[in-house]
Amino acid sequence: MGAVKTKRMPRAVREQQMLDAAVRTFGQRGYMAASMDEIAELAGVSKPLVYLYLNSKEDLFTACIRREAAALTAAVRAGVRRELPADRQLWEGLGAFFAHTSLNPDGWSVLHLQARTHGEPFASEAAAMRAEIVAFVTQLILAAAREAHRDPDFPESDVVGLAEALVGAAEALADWANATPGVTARQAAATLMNFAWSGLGNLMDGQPWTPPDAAHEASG
Amino acid sequence: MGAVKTKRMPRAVREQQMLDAAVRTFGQRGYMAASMDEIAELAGVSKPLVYLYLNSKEDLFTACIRREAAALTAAVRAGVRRELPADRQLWEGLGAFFAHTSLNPDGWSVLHLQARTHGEPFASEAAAMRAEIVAFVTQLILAAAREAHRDPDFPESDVVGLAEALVGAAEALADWANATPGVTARQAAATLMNFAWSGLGNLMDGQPWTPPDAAHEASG
Amino acid sequence: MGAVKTKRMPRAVREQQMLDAAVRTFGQRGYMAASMDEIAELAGVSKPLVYLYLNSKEDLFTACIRREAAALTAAVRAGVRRELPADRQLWEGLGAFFAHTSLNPDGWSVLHLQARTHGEPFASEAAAMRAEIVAFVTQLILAAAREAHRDPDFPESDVVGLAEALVGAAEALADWANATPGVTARQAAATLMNFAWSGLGNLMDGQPWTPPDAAHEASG
Amino acid sequence: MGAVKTKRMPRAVREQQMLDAAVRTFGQRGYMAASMDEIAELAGVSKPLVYLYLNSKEDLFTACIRREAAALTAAVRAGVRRELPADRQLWEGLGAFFAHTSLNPDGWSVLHLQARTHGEPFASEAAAMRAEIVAFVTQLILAAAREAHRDPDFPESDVVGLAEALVGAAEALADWANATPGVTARQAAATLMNFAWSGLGNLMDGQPWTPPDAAHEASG
DNA sequence: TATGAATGAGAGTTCATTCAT
DNA sequence: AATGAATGAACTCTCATTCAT
Repeated sequence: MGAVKTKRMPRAVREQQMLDAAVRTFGQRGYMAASMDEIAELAGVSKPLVYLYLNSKEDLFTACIRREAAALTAAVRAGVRRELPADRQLWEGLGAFFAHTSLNPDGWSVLHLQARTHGEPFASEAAAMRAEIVAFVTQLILAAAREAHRDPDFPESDVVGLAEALVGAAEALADWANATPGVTARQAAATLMNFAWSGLGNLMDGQPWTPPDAAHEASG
Repeated sequence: MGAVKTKRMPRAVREQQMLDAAVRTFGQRGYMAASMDEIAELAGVSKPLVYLYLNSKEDLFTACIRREAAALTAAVRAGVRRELPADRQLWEGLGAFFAHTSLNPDGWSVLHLQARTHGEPFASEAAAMRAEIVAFVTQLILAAAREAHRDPDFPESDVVGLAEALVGAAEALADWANATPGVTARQAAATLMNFAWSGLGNLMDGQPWTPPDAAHEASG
Repeated sequence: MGAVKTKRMPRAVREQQMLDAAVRTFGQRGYMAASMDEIAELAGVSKPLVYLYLNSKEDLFTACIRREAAALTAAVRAGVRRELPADRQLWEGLGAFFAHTSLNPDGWSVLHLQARTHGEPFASEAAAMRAEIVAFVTQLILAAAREAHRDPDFPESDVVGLAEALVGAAEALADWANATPGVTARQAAATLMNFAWSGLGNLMDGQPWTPPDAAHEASG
Repeated sequence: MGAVKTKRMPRAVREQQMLDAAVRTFGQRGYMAASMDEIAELAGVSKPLVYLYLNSKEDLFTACIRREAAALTAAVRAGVRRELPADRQLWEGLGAFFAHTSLNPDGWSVLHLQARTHGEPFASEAAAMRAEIVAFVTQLILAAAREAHRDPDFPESDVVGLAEALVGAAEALADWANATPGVTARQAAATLMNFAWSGLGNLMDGQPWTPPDAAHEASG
């Protein structure tokens, strides 16, 4: 079951093996249901060695979150060419995002499900990474407005709401693509671009969807 | 701390007290970290009574999920007038959704976080409710197409992707609204309508955002 | 080995059984070497019940210290008639002390050895009891001075030193009597009265302090 | 924190460094709470080297006890001039004893607390040293009797009891002096001489044993 | 002479669950 | 309808100790 027992590895290598095993176990079993015993066995080492190197279950989980968060943001960053127009940047970023989450489902589960579900200090770690992405998307939206020669008349706090919505949609589609056979990363990205850009495009043109006002609603 | 100890209640009432306590505890502590001891104390009864009525921790959690799922879908359904046009239905549904999640944060946490995080059989329970909502949204999108006298030329599976994205965006905005003071349910709904409908509106008009083809991309 | 398994005892009774087992185990094995498993088995219950009632190893040990300290000081107090002259009070107190320590060697080990050896919060608990005894002895010495119509010309802090010495001598003789077959509590008390009251200098002059014989005591 | 890492020391030197670290750690943490890790780090060497030289935790602790016992008895012996009368020998011995224990609190804790608390084979090691001191005191008492031209009419076993009491008093005063700021070794010795030699009875009559003043002592 | 890498064994603690009334 | 008494099983974490170099 576990990894082949290769003896006497240098510490740095062993640590990565342990993190690999931990991400897999946390991602599949969940943080609380994962036992240090199982992680150690999957890593091919004894439990005390895990504690010697990673200190505690909390620290181990935190290390997993950080590693996976760094890997995800790095993948997105590496996939985006900043010299392109905003919509092209978003397209590339989404493609990189869906590609990464589909290749690293356990890491994605750690970041998106486990870290957010089990309170502090984990939630904050995951929230930090998410905030980074939301900020990036926010900048893209503002850039798109500039490119369309529009000084957006809505306040930046509204833009954050839009970015939150877009990121949330991406997260949901990542789960959906992972769970639905036959949906590729590219298709997920295309669906989300259709949904988000055609919508945002209209917004940029100053034609938001208008809510019915309350008075009208009451009489309607 | 816990409920006042009132003795000899009829079973149905006691069960609701227990479910109240359980939803609160599961929502705040998480499924695994919540202890039957704490739930029983918060419900104001002894532990054996919880087992007598709800059978096991799994069954108790499942009962929570079902109750909260039913409550959420009922709230949304009750908030929507089916005779209205699709966009107005969506607006009303989102308003009801955000109102409910902001008034029931523990129930929302149970459904959106806890149930999805702790494997079977809970994930399926939550997925069933979510599928219902996604189906409703899918129907709304198709209805909107018909209202615009468009026979959508994209397959229904694509529509499901759009619905998934919309629902994901709604979930994220619910979390965001709950976590951000000063964001009301109505504002969240307006933000999402802007994002989703202006976008979907464009789609309905046959003007999707077009991905650059790969050959072109390599040369660009 | 362990106590007979008597089932379904009221909590108060079980707690005493647990404390009995704990004092015995801590006294013989030492605080750290004693395992909760062993204590539970000796008490005839399962480990979780020990934790349910006594909370933790620390709390259990603290409870032992308190119980044994209370028992020891109560025994000494009960053995002393306050209306007697100081030397007679000391004689009675020492008799009661040595009798108690010889009948409760495990409790004495807990108080004198284990509690002092394993840091806070245990040391303070034991020190509190010891301070009480030192204070009692200090009062006896001052009373003796008054009885001899002497206003002692040395400061009270010096008296505390003398009391410390006397208590230390008593502690050592308790260990010695417990370890040396054939040395009774009464003999230990007589030795210490000789040492402490008459003083070695007087002993050399052939004037030992004379214990009142038992017959006389009964009538007095 | 730990010792400076100087490499390639001769074995004898390294062993002393280890024993220094071990005495300090055992004295402060206690035998069981002290970890070989901490001792090795404090000694500035790796754990396997400690095992290579000292063999096991038990052997290491035994070596500590022996070294500290030898140091204490040597200090007392070196402080006593055998040609003096018995009371002066006692005075000098106590002075040396209190001086040593106050300068070596960790060693004293190892001998007086730790070694006695953790069973065999440690208790026996400490008991051997203590027996030596008790024997020395016993001889002093008998010598005092001879000097007073008294053939003590009580059996030698009684004398042993007196010696035990005196040693116990000294031990307690050593702890007391270490724990009470402002009490010097000389004061502790004076208090004990008063207590032990003149006797409380004599003290009441205003005839304390008088320590020879320092000037006289230097010339004598 | 000296150490980085590694572990078997066991500790304290917690929890879902049941029995007897 | 309701509970005080009780536990099997599992968990995180630590430590003395050894191997291979």
